[in-house]
Amino acid sequence: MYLTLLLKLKETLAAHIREKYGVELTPVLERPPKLELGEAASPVCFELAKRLKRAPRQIAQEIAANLPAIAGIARVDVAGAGYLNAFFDRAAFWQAAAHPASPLGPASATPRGKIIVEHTSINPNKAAHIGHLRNAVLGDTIARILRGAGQLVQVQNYIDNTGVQVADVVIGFQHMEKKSVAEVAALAKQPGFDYLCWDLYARVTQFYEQDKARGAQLRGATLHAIEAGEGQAAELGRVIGDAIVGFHLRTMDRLGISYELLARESEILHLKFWDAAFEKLKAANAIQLASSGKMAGCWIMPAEKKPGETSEAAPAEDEENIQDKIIVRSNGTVTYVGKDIAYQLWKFGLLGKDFHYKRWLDAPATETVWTTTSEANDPAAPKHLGEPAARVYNVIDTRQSYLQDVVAQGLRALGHAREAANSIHFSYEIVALTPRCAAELGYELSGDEAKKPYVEVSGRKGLGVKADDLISKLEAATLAEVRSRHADMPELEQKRTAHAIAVGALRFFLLKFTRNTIIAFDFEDALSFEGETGPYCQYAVVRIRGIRRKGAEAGTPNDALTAAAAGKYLGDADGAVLWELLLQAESLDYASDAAIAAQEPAFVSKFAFQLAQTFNNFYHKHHILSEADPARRALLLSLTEIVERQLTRALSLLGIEAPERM
RNA sequence: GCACCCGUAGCUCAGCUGGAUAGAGCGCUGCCCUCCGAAGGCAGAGGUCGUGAGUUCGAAUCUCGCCGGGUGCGCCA
Repeated sequence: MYLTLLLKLKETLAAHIREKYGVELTPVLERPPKLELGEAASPVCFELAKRLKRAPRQIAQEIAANLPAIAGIARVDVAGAGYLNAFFDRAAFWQAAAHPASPLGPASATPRGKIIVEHTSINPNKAAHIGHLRNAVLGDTIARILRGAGQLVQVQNYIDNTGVQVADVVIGFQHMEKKSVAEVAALAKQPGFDYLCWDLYARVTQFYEQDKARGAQLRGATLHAIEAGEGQAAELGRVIGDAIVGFHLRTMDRLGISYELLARESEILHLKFWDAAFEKLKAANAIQLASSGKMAGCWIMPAEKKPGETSEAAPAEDEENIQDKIIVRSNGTVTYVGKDIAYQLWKFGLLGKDFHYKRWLDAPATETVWTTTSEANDPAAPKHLGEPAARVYNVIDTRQSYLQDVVAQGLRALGHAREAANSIHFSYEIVALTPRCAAELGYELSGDEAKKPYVEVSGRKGLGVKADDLISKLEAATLAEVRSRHADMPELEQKRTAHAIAVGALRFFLLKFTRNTIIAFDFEDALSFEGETGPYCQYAVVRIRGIRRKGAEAGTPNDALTAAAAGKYLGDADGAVLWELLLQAESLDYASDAAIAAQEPAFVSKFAFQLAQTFNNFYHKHHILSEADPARRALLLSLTEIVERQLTRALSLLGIEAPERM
């Protein structure tokens, strides 16, 4: 509603200015500092003043007087030095909000092709940690927001099941633990297997340090065997990788995160995706075989020339051109980036190849998960699994920016500029630990580390907060709280409620920061349920539900209220709080739109918090159920219903559920 | 060396397509539950928006320099 009005105002202003003044511009709209100044304002006359060489206020008065009427906007005034301030028709606004055409809100946009969101993508060799959670929660949330805006989204989880990280754990089992495939397979069925691998992985790192030469040799041989898919090491790799993926899916399921497709590196290898990409790159002359210098024998992708840069400015022969990126090593093996280019080409349907698909059986009971396979294609697999995407979000931390740029560069070199532009590196800063938190985990800080504001999580060192530990800790804390508040609640409901609050706290904590903010993780902050938190937002919904339960018991009529009466109350001197609340609640679409445009899910969490805050303020000022005036009481109830709908919607975009009681 | 990110209240962070008195949470001080649930509300103290210049009617926001911090640049993934 709010968004629709803004767009109409913007269009009308632009058209009017074009006609009357012959100036083409897109007017900026903003929220005036105070509601008495209107609901939307434009400083467009300052810009016009410059171009027309006239006083801004004079132009503003002219426009205000002659602007065509806009349905839903009562009037446009001039304020300050030349602002145009628009005042909404409050009665009409309430009418539209109270009786939305569709219970899901305004008409959704028509999908503009398939969108792939790839997230999580944890190496399947150990338990997930807090850093992985930020990735998964960000990816899951942007997927929810895009879907909420009517887009068609496929969520993929990339599984690097043939990489060095899996090889490391294979070596741990083979050479340190001396375990057979059967023994590891038996362990992999046990609950704590992902934690066991976590510890083993850290020990393998130490093992390598004792004898670096042997470590490197073992690693190379094991990796080669895994890539070829043959022998005991490969068998172990499969057992470990497949089992750990199952653990990851169950961990993420606890936070309401699911996937449609697991895209695995083993199939990228076995179905020769790279070979196809290699031929295309060579044919397009996007990569070249270096004949001399340090990179002799490698296929390299030359650095893209900046505009204005001539080839003569290139460094001399003897200088190392570090801008060139190696795609194929001199021993003929492909690098990580090369495989990524092939994968990205497939996502856009540009590779000329597709995977085969089958069900992933080790998935949480409520989910249908598909995986790529080089075995026979399951005829039941949906056709859309491998359909080309129009846009791709790769959720990967900011440290991989350079490599993501190289992938986009590869697409451009192949003549796919549009797809390169639609390859979005949805980057985010890392989650680190406060020194205090690291110490709590039993990690000994070096002198330098203790001085820094945070310590980097390291799977290799085994330093990190494990995802399941954190979720369990939160659930224990919320369950204790729920029990103390609701001793009468059935145990099952207590647990469900505690779970919802724990998820709310954790997801909100990871989403309240903008993407490029480093999160210095601390248990105290993450376990907080007060202030700018998920539970604060959930509590506002719970309050509304309490009111509605009591209101229903009292049998309140709710449809006696006319739009005119609502408009009168909303325009009253003391109606400001009510109007503020209504306006804010209805601006969810605006927040969601901005979140998509800026690729920033935090906009939605900010919206949810602010709406909850405004509601709490309203709640304390107006006692709803004891309101004597029946029409006014109906309005207050109507407002709480609107807030409940919008706040619940916002929370669901964040993957947070509001319980009935808490 | 080159590239990118960050520097806003004691702490943690919003605000950055330039716009009307710079916001929130936490912490601190003081109030508010015979009243729809206090996981709450109200009030107060607290800011040279790192720094210097520039562009502009207008700069936390844009440009450049400097200072401080982080990350990336590997025949690892």
